Formats: sequence, C-alpha cells, structure tokens
Amino acid sequence: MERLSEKTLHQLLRNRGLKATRQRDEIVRALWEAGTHLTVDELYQRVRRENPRIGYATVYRTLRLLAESGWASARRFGERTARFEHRTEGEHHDHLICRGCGKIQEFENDRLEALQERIARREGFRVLDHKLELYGYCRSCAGGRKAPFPSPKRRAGGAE
Amino acid sequence: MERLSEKTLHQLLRNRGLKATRQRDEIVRALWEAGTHLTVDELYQRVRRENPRIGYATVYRTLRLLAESGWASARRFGERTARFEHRTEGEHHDHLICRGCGKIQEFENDRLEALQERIARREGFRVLDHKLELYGYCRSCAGGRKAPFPSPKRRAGGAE
DNA sequence: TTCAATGCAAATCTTTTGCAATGGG
DNA sequence: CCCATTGCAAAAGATTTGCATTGAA
Repeated sequence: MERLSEKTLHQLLRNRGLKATRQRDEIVRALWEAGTHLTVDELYQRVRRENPRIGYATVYRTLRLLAESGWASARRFGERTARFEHRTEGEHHDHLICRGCGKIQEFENDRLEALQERIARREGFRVLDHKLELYGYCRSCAGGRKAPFPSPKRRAGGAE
Repeated sequence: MERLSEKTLHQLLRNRGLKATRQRDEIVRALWEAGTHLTVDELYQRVRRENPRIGYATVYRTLRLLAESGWASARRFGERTARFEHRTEGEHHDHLICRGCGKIQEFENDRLEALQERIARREGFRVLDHKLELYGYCRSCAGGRKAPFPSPKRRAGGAE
C-alpha cells in the first residue's frame, strides 16, 4: 500500500510536524491515481468507495493542506467549483479548455515560461507560480458557433 | 450623463434586444470609472453611493450580462470572490499578483499572445480568450519569505 | 498519554432565483 | 400596453468551522 505518492506525502507531513493518517493516504492516492483535475466532490466520491466513513470536511481540509504544501494545486476553470490535481515537483503545465465539450487538455512550453519570467522580471516581480488558461474550441468542436453573443432575448442572470 | 462607456453599452443592449436602465448605466459607469478590478461588493458599494435603492442582485445580473457580452471580464485571483473589470475591445492584458501586498498589476505583451496562439493551434484549438496570472512578490515585497511551506504546526483548514 | 485529525452538523460566504412591483420602448 | 428589469427575500452551492471523539506518535 506504500506508494511513491504516499512516501512523498509522509515526508512532507513529517517536515511540518503533522500526522500521517489513513484518510490522507486515501485522498492522496485517489488524486494521484486519477491523474486529472478533480472537483472536491469527485474526489470525495472516489475515496468514499474505499472508505465510506470519510467526511467531506476531511477531503476539503486535506486538499487545502496539499495545495499549501505544494503537493497539489487548485485551479478554477470558470466553473463554480475548484479543481485539484497532483503537482509534480519542478514540472508545470498549462491548460486548454474547450468551451464546446468542456475538455481540459494540458500542455507545457518552456519558451512560454521563459518569456513570462522575463516579462515579470522587467516589472520587478519575482514569480513563484503562474496560471495560464486558453479558452476556445477543440478540434472536434471547432466547427461550432463563433459565440460573440450568446443569443438575443435572454434573461440577465447573476454574475460570473 | 451620457458617456463613452454608456454609449457603447446602449448599443450593445440594443443589439441584443435588451433595455437600457438607470441601474445598468450606473453600474457600467462605476466600473468604468474605477478602472480596476472590483469585487461585486466593492462595485455594489460604489453604485450605492449614488443610488442607495439598488439591489445586490441587480449588480450580479448586470455583471453577468456585461461579462457575457464582452463589455467586462470576470477574473478570479485565488480569492473566494470574483472580480470584474471593464474590457476594451481588442485590447487584452494579463496580471501580476503580489502574494505579499495583494497588488494586482497589469501588463500586455504581444509576443506572449502570439506564442500562446501558436501553441494552441498546434494542439488543434481555436482560442477565443485566455487568462494568464503570474503570482509572486512585487519589488517592494520581494525581500520577504520564500514561502515554500507556511509554517509547521498548523491546523489543516478546508480546501482552496 | 497527548494533541492533531476526523466526522458530523451547523455556520458562512458567494452567487442565483422566484415573484410581485416597476418602468422602458 | 407588454414584457424586461428590478428589489427583496429566500434558495442554492461551495467551503469552512465548532466540537466531541478518535487515533497517531
């Protein structure tokens, strides 16, 4: 049951004087195995399959812990809920989000990173992290609407 | 009372068969005059100074309308609430967010945009919009912590 | 044994909605 | 006039927190 992801975790916890628990192992493992961006609820459901007694709050608390410590990162792709993914030391990737089918594709580009770094430095910033999201239509959805305005005659709902 | 921003707005509303109202004018004007990223509440407070009878819901609904139509754009800088800013046709800028003092600075870079576009195209995506945020420390805060881990012995709160 | 972590329920916060009243075209 | 928009209060979601109990070190 001891895996790469859990070793890293235990080490990380020890460094901060925190405790390794069954729940934390399960959560970390589920996120690791998923390999994608999961919402808190999706993750909760998965962990629940192994351990039906786990609490929702524990998932939230653990995710916060993981995000703070760098093991995971939180993203928000224009949805109302946050998504989390495992984050590998050193590695960084950005996202392409399809407005048609909702697909989220990752990419990595060193020149992009370098350019960002340079721009930030020029402004006197020391960059620790960054988030880049490109929204549009993927190949399969590309034929679709041009989407400047949703449609005339529409109720004006709330914001965001 | 007729301003550039309002002209654009009325035109935009007419295009969609919607009505121009006092509240919409006030909201648009406040956001326009602010010239920065405001939370819904900040904007609400400002509009309220002119018109104390305005409803919170109206601000939300109007902001959604503005965001959908392109007049404004919604951002989320890792805070729990969304922020809105006026968006100028054609123009696009990204953000540098200081983790020290919270300052949000804007920048624009065509090479960056071009590179993003190229990367997306390579993946078969047609990009409509994008969001780039660089998090770090601004010049004044740069001396500060390196911030890998907040601090040992800490309660693990909820997520995000 | 000790104190961090859990599970549950209640509390918060943000955003959305239903609906009667209002007002723009 | 007609129907979109407003204001209010209530609802809905997402996330956080208080607290007694449990469990890791």
